Amino acid sequence: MADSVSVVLDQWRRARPDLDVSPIGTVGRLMRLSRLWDKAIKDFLAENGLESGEFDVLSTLRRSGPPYELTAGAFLKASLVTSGAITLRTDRMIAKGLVERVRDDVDRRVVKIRLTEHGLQVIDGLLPLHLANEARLLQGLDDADLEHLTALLSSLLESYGDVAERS
Amino acid sequence: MADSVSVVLDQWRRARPDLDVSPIGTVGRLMRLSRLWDKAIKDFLAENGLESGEFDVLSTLRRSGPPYELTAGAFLKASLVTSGAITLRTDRMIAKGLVERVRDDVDRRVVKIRLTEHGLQVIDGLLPLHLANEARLLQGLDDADLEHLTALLSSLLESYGDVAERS
DNA sequence: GTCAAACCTCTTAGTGCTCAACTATTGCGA
DNA sequence: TCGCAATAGTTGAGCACTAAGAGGTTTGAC
Repeated sequence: MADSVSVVLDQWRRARPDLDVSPIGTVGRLMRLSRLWDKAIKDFLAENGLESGEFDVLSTLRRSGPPYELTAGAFLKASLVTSGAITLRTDRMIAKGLVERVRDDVDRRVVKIRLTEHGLQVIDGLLPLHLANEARLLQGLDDADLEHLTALLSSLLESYGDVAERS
Repeated sequence: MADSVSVVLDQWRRARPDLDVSPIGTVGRLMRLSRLWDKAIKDFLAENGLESGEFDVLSTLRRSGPPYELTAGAFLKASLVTSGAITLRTDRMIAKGLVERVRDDVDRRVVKIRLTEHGLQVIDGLLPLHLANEARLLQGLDDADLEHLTALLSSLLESYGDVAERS
């Protein structure tokens, strides 16, 4: 048995034997897995009435601890999306009663996004289910392999410059 | 030094010490890396006047070998997008002169998408640069680690049911 | 104290995608 | 042979996002 990317590699080796296509074996597999997982996570969240960008916002606020509020700018660094997307997400989430906008009194350019009581309940209720869902995605590997995989991914992230903020 | 996901994990362990958030360490890292790489690949392709979905179509056709034509349905399985997206991509690529639509004579419901001479030149010219770009993304790991990573990703894909077509 | 530069968020226009309904064609079963 | 479900692809409405830039606010140099 072989995964679907192995077929792609075989085809390339036949069509362009002059090229070293091995990077596709790694990058292609990682990105394909990511897309499959992304879909699985989106489906799971949709069943629970949430869109994945919204879940990201709730998670980020929840794990920041009380008072569960962060500036819009903080979401930009965390989420790899543009500021316009954050504005739109926030609008939608306010309509759902999950968060609220609070203008900062000290620096009045800044807008803080704060978890509402309802938002807190939603994320706390959903989180265990979400984690179980992610654990299911990883079923194929045993603990030692998972640990190794995580370490390799971490190395790649660091080499890419995706390092922790000095705080 | 630590990657940005390690901060997320620390925050969760403080905010919800009752939960095992370790799946986020793996799934989160893989998906974050995928998003970063996706952006890098999109930027590279955009510099060369191509959108990433278009590049996928060109690649799939090129590696299928002469006569460089596939049905629209074949792209669905390969690309994880809906049929509507294939229709739209094809429209755009015809406008750019990269591919052409050919109605199948045997089964007239079927539409084949065929690489034009121009499309063939574009993909053959771009492919070595694209591979170099992907190789750059993998710089952080040595050959042994890369091989190991690829094997782990392959296992996950198989466990997820993303296996090669019986052909 | 003033003004320009930098900063933070929101707005607008445009893009590529999904979902569901639709058209056209094929093939199976009575 | 006819009827109808299944199949292949297209269409149209709607959505989340990006890119570029505007509006309002703060900061720092003089």
